This record gives sequence, structure tokens and C-alpha cells, in this order.
Amino acid sequence: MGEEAKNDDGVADWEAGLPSPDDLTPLSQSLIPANLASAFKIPAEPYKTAADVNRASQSTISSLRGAGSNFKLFGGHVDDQSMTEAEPEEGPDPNKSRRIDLTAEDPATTDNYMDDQSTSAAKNLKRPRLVWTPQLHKRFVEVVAHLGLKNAVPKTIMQLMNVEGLTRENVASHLQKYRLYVKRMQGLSNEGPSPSDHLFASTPVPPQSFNESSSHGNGIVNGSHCSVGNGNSANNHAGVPIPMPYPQIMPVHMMGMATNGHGYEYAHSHNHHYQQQYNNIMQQQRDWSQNQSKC
DNA sequence: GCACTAATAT
DNA sequence: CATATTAGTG
Repeated sequence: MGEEAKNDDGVADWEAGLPSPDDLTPLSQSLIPANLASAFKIPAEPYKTAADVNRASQSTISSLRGAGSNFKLFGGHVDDQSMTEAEPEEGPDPNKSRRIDLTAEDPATTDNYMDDQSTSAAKNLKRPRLVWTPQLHKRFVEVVAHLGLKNAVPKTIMQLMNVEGLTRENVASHLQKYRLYVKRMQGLSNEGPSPSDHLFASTPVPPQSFNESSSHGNGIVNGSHCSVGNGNSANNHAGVPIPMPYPQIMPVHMMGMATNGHGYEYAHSHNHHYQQQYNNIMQQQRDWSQNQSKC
């Protein structure tokens, strides 16, 4: 044990670009601040012992197998209410009841299944509708920006985002919308973004990035002269995927919150309360781009 | 056949 | 409206 044997060509270099352990939130530490946790009725994560952390690391590593640090997309359970519309309008149906907080009692529900899925397959299972949280979108935009609009194609984006459970289709779909947004914005020159822009409005359009010719037989191009000044800089061998340090973002369990897949939409529609809390969290994690020195 | 995009469906 | 799914294309 010990050494990180170089998995693949680029991985070693890539890892080098990652934040040092000190920069990262310890695994043993809850990602969710206590106050917020209570706001969300999340019972302050189960105590994590060294053993737990270890185990978590293991599964992380196993799922690593050639990937960088990634955070998982869904944590476990999503109920499938396949109703037409999902107003809080419930008839006399005591049977359905609500799905009790998945975050609540069963920590295992959120953490353990992953092994089977991520390690080997995690494939043809019907995934819950992906909710592009600001975090995810941010990651998305960052990656697209670093790739340059031209190289920003679903597969690459997906790979660089390195979000577990995120599919190419997910990215493709989002990318489509994102391109439309960019087009709109460019067409309108400049001016207050439409209120209907929601997510996009808060994210700057990727400036036409470097990189234009992708004539490298190497799937992923590398245009990185960006030295990361994280105190952990010092090695950018050429020929590797863009070494973007990835922020630790809370797992996007949020999906569970909107059991029928409306994520923040849901919150912003009905529960202003949530939206508020959510925004708070956002802010905390909002600046990763600040940390990684721009080129 | 795979991956990308645009179009369409939920 | 936000995502998913399909269809057409290189």
C-alpha cells in the first residue's frame, strides 16, 4: 500500500496538480456545516471513525481506477414518483406518504451501495433525473472554459468534470442548452441577463479559450500553462489532461430533496426557505476558481 | 460503431 | 422550463 502507482499516463501528473491534503476538507469532517445541516433537517452526519474514513477512501480509490478525484452524483435512493404532475396535492392516499428523509436514519443508504455501482457497472440503471445544481453547472462551465468552446464536447467535458454518475448524455443535454444560452448572450451583445437565465446568468461565458486545433492523436488536448499556485504547484508535465484541482463539493444528494426531480427549481418555487439556505451553501463553495490561479 | 449535434419527447 | 431521448450525420 502506500505509493500511488501510476495508473495511467496522465493520472500521476494530474494528481500532482491536486490540492494538498491540508487544503482539503478532511474526510472525517462533515461537508455540511452544522447550522445548515439543521436547517435542512439533516441529522449531522453519523460519526465517522478512522475506520470509516479508511473504508471510504478505499471505495474512492477503487472507483478511482484511472479517474481523478471526483464527487459522487447521487447518493442513493431516489424515489420514483412517476406521477404526471407533482403538486403537493395529495388525495387520500395514506399509502404513499412521504419518503422520509433519506438523509436521516440510514447512513448506509447514502454511502454504501455505491460500491457495486461505481466499481463495476453503474450503468444501465435508470438514473434519476439529473439536477444541475449551481455547483455542477459551475464545474461544467469551468471545464468548458478551459477546454475552449471548440474542444468542449460532451465526452471530454464529462471526463474532465469527473463527476461520478454523470453521463455523457447528461452533459450533452446540458451543453446543448448552454450553447443556446451563450448564443443568445452574444447576440444580445451585452446587457442585463434575462431573469429567465437563472443558472446561466450567474456564470460568465467562457472567453474564447486558447486551444483551437485539436490535431493531437491524444484524445484530450492540453493547453495548460496554468500553474496552480496552491502551494502544491511544481509539476506540469506536458501531455496530460488539464490539471484542474477539484473542489470538494457536497454530494449532490440534493436531488433527493426534490423527489420528482425539480431540484432547486422546486425550492425556488415553493420553499423560499430552502432557496435561502441553499444559496448560503453556494457561497461557501462558490469560489474554487478563485483558488486556482488563473493563467 | 461511436460520438456529436439538433430535434423532439417527457 | 429543465432534462431525457431519439434521430440524423460525419
